[in-house]
Amino acid sequence: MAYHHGQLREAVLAAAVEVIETGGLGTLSLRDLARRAGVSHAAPAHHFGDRAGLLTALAAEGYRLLADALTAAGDDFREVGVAYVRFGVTHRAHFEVMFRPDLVRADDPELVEAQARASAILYGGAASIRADARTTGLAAWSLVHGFTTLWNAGMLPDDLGDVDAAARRIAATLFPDPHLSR
Amino acid sequence: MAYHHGQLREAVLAAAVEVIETGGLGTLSLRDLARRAGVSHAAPAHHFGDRAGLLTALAAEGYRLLADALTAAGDDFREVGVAYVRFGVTHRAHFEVMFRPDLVRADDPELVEAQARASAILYGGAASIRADARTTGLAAWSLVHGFTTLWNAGMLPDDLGDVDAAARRIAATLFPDPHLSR
DNA sequence: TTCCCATCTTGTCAATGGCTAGATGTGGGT
DNA sequence: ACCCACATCTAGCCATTGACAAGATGGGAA
Repeated sequence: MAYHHGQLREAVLAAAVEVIETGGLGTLSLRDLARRAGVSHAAPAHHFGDRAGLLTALAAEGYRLLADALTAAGDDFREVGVAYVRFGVTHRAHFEVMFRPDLVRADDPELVEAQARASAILYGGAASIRADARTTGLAAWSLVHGFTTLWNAGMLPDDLGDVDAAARRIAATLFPDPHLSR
Repeated sequence: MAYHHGQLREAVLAAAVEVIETGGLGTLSLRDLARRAGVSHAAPAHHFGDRAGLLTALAAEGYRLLADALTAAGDDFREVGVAYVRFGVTHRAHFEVMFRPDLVRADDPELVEAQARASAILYGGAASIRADARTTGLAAWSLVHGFTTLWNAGMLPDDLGDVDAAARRIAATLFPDPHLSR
């Protein structure tokens, strides 16, 4: 093992995702991540400062991935919502950290930029719908965010089947008319 | 200070609510709660077992309070939703723990009973609406739950004003017609 | 009274986050 | 080619925490 890991930052972030994904945020330990990466227990601190710094980096990465996912979803507002849900359930670790301001450094420049990009896409889609775009946009965001949260928490009935299909049904409740949502 | 505190369980739960409400779940420490109650560091363990036990008791209390709040909201389904949001923002500590299965003992009998009572009220209200009661109910739950979560996380614009009014506007987006929702 | 048991205390241990000082490699400037 | 500044990583330390074990205390029931 070389003295310099070389990719320690990426390795630690990847390990953090895996740990959170399997054991939850409570089982996340900086020292454990260091062990997984094969470095000393204080090595991660150089890249992230402290625990909040690590989670901040994770959240920023999450917002970037979310922005990409929403962009790729196209122009149909309902499909953007479905993409939001799909992102949340396939990136549980990122998603869990992204909306926990108590765990991250909210003023981190990298975080605020990634956050701004994702927000712009999210709000931009809502601007083209109905009369009161704002209330409608907030309702849509609340709907997909709540569904994702409840799904991830395992609070929903377990016979809903595929996430995409279930999310699409939920979204259709708020936007019954497909062609209104472009 | 008497050898027996007498109300230690209640005192610890109340202190936990205060700590979580001000500093978040991350600042919660069993030893700190013991200090606040004026007992030794191991005293709470007798009542709750471990950290998960304490949070389980908190969650169960939360479900009981939620069930009461929803019942008191009356028959108008939209007002039940508003009551859900109001509960979530005025009982942040309870609300935060209630939907975190990774932090609580999901099989605790006290918890499952309280949970069942709240669920019955929640789903019962949805049964009287529209054709596909289930999808509609899930959408409504997702909507109010997501709004509450985002509100508590401080992710929403800060010029929304009163929580009740904002929640009512959001709920009206999903249920535009008042008299359909009874 | 006497005994059982719920309640609480004291002591201990491993694990963790964060800090400081120092070691090690790497790349740029001259 | 040399040297030095800096980024990276190590080693050691400390306070705090959660969990456990053993014992002290006191109330209530037989």
